[in-house]
Amino acid sequence: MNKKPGKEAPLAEVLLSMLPEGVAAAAAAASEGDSPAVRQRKQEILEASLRVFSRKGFDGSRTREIAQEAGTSEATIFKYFPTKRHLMFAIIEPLVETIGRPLFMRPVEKILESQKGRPLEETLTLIMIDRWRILSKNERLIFLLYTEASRNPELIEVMKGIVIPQVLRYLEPLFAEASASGEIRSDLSPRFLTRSFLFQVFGFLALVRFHSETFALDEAERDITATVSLFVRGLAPREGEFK
Amino acid sequence: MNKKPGKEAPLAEVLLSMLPEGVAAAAAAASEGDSPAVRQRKQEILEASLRVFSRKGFDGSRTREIAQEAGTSEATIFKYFPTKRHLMFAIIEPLVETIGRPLFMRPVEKILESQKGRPLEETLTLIMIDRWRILSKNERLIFLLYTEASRNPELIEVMKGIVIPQVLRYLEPLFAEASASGEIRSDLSPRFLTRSFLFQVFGFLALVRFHSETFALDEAERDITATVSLFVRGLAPREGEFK
DNA sequence: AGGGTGAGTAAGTGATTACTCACCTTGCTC
DNA sequence: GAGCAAGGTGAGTAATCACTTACTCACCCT
Repeated sequence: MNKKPGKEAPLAEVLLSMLPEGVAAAAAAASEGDSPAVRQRKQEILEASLRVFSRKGFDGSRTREIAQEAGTSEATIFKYFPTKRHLMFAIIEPLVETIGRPLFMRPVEKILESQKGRPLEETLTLIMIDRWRILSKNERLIFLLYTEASRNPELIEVMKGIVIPQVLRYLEPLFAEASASGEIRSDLSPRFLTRSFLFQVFGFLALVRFHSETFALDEAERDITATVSLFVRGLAPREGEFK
Repeated sequence: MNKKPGKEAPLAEVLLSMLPEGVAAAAAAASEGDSPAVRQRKQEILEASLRVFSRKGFDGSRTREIAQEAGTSEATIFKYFPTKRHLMFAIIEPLVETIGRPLFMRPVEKILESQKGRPLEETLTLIMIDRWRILSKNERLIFLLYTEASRNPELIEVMKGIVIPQVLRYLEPLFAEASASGEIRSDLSPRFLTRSFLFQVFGFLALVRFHSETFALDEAERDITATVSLFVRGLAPREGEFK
């Protein structure tokens, strides 16, 4: 329908607008009125297609292979998912929804609450470990989203409009506060510090997770601790002593 | 031919082994005995296909579109490149060759030579700016390589076997030396430090370059300087004073 | 027993796609 | 200006793919 969604276009709308015209509404039909048997079959198909999509990408995947992997027939797949595209969005949508809604940031929020007044280093470590766990649990899904988003300007739009602001909203004040209280040097803008921290997190998550053999960790969480420690030490105030 | 290339399999061999059997040899046929006209036509086709491949990925690209983009016919494309696959490897091979050979690391080597005895921070900044420039100049190509590699275990194998060792070979001694000379704290292994620096570089390059609007920089090289500075300050020896 | 229903699929179908082939055009040589 | 070669292509073609159709089967309810 609409090619360029507004900055604040609702997620579902954006996703649906990417589906072939006309059938868009069908995609919204969730699995609410399904029998347990159907629900499970759908689940099997979704899991199979996630495996295949994440191995070969959307365009490189064949519905036949997904059917085989799911232990069913192509016809069954198309009984439940009107098009291959719908199938992919049935996988991706929950993720984007999750990321888009506070739910995804909820753990971070919680950490921030319980960490009020604690040292920055500890808080950042907890956040990074938490993100690491989420990533580990949803590896294939996130990988799929990441690679497909690179082909899909509107998906990027969604990420840009939702994920980043969310992340900034939580992290920037954290740095601003630490900066104001003298816990860290105050000559760098919170925006820069946040970005810098994100670089570190992203680089870590991307390289370790997706090139795990190359960047094999001795032990993930210990290495995260060390990484954050290094980062925070760079932020120590000039003439002060270390905590 | 051989599915699992040995750790040190020559690059070209690996690449060729990924082509359809039999025609492999044809891929090696470079543009050496070509007339200028032909050479230019090939170049146009290669440039067009790089644009299309990097926009839509290999599987999502149509030879028809490449032909249009190159201002020629499909038949002409297939006159010069036996298959679509050959076409992609004609693009990727020079890059991998370049990365694989010292050529890619040459600038780093040069920096290291001319920087002997200079502060670590300065050296790392120069390296990171240099990598940034290379990336900027070859954005589409590297993006293509990165996304296609994620679908292609053997390409990953190549990168893992060649790029990483190269990088480690140059960076690790740098950190080891700085560590030994007391320029930076000595309680962290060079391997960890190198990895940490790479995380920073990779996170920076990936996010800024490929999500440029989101992570818009005020000015790239100034931000790199600040990023490295932050990193190095985290490495300062415990009780010493800052340089 | 038999009719109705929900779940599943074998066997297509039309569209698309990578790739081919027979032929055209242009410009050069003699 | 005939002959030729090099460069280029329109019009296919066989294969493949997403998607459909027309059917079967198992199980329930009465």
